Amino acid sequence: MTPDPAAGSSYARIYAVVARIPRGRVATYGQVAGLAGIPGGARQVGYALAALRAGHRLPWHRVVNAAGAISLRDPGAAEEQRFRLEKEGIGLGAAGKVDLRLDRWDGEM
DNA sequence: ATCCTGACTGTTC
DNA sequence: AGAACAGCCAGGA
Repeated sequence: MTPDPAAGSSYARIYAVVARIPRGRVATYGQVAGLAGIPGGARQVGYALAALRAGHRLPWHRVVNAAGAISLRDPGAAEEQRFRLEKEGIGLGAAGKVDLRLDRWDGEM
């Protein structure tokens, strides 16, 4: 039974949540998973984002891991994400980590 | 239908 | 504080 008939696939829900992340704010994979209706599906979020193709308009760069750091496998993409975050006013610490206490999206607009 | 892989997370040593 | 282990879900071959 589909828990959410409005969604064609889990990816759609994940993308929808990511698209809802306000500019200048970040969310963790687990957080996005929870909002997407997939608690514990943090991996799924990352997997869904990894499946993104060129031409998408999702602020994927606003999604970081529980440590507030970029968890991308591709160092090039990670660098780009960091650049985009700084561009939005999200300062990354010397360790390249976001201060979730301040920039974490509360799940609301 | 089965197996493998993967942008993760929380707990424990 | 850093590293290791197990649990978790979904899609592709």
